Amino acid sequence: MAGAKIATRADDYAQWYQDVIQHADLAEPAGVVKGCMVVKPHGYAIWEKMQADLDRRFKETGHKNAAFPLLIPMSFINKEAEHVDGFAPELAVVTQAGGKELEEPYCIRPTSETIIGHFFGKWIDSHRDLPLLINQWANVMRWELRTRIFLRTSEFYWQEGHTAHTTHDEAKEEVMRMLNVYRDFAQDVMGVPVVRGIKTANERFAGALETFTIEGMMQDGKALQCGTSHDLGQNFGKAFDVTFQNDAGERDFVWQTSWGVSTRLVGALIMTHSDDDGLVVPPRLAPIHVVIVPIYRKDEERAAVLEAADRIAAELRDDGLTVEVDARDGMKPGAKYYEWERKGVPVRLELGPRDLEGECVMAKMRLAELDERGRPVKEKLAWNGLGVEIGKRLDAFQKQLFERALAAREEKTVSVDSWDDFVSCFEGGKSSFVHAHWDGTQETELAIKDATKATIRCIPLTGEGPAAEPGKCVKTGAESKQRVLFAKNY
RNA sequence: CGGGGUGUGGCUCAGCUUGGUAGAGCGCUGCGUUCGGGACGCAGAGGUCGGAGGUUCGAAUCCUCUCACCCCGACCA
Repeated sequence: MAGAKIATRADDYAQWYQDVIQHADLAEPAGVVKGCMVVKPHGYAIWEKMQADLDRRFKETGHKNAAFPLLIPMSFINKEAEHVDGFAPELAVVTQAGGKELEEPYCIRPTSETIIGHFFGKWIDSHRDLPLLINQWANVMRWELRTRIFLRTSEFYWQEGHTAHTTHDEAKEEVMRMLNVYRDFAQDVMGVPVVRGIKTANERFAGALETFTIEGMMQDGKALQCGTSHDLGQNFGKAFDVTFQNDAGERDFVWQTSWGVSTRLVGALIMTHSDDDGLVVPPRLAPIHVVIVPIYRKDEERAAVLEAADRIAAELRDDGLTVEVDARDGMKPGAKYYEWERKGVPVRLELGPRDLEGECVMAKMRLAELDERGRPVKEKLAWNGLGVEIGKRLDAFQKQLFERALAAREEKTVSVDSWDDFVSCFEGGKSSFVHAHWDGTQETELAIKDATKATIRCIPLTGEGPAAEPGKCVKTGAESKQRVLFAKNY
């Protein structure tokens, strides 16, 4: 079809964001807030649906929500050596409060491992207190050198799960459990196919033993880290003296995990599915499933059409759909079509005098094919059983989006064995998913990045890439046990 | 911090080279006609030209300084 409407440059994405986000313009008078974001109502509605779905999954896996302080004493950050190295450069720090200099500065949380570790230390005493499974919905701040709208704003909203366990094995199970929750959410709800894998030491969370990731591919072939799940080992337990007495009466440090996804997911959603006509939002996340556009000329038509539109809307709502009737006067139907399409509403229903006679509506899907005259294909649906019919189409649409994104990713995924082939995959601003052998050293990893701007997005888990087989490093020719996933990333 | 670019009405920008009454499109307000894929007419509101200093009879335009934003790189959910 006219699936030609796929944007390929990152710059194009900015236009898709206009209904959901803007960079805060706080330049006057101080100009201190750089790259902060304002999430507009339509964008926030998508985020709320994401939150609701994820939160349900967290509860189903035994987690409870809690809230911790926004301000973290600097001394907390300093307690875990790698953590402070990783985060110190990007902290926003509060040095004054109540008109006085503070004895000890606070930073605005960049993530909450430290302060939650502090409280875990107070809450945990016995193995009977474990596992402790906590999640926090919060905003955090990281003063990045460079911000990118939606993908790397200095302030962002997220959830961060923090858990403590009696054994490393149990913690590792939790790490995988939550990674899989993220994978299922990304694929089943967002329609975004992801690769699960392990981060290299270079890309690991500051203070973690191991970082697991789900990596998505955007339409330009670049990778986006969509979620992470960390095995923290006993690092934070030791830093914050979080100990418990085991059933043998001995004291031991807890084994911790943390995992998070952020409003970046809204960016991932948009950059995966949207086209030049605007947003494309999968039904399971669409704030509005159906918009009804009434069509009329005369006043008596208007009254009859609006009455029918409201009645149909009410019936569809009874079927569990979110419905908007666009009764705005002084705007032609065509203008309304474009507006709702830009907002990514999956289904549009046109309702006019002709439909009243036939007791039907004209339905159009967001990604409708075009007919031979270049007009979108519309479908006549009867009022009777309309909710069920629309439900079927929404289910199909949800599936279609995932399959379309998966096909796009497959098309841009290759296995490469020579350095020349590898380089050509990333020439001229191009990117794709490249499975190649790597000798396992950080020197080679960095040399490849210098040469191509491509980085190791992850070492894919079994089944997430080509079958594991030994080979020679694409850069150095040294021995390699398995291929790893290279791509440019956001 | 390095390299490039841009600051003019709510938005997108023209005007600057070669100084001379502040402009356009979109949007907004009012009235009327329209309404099955982005309507039109008429009337109207809205601007410290990023800021400071300088040159000049006269600066959006030339000069100096400064601030902010955007893009590319280093850093990263």
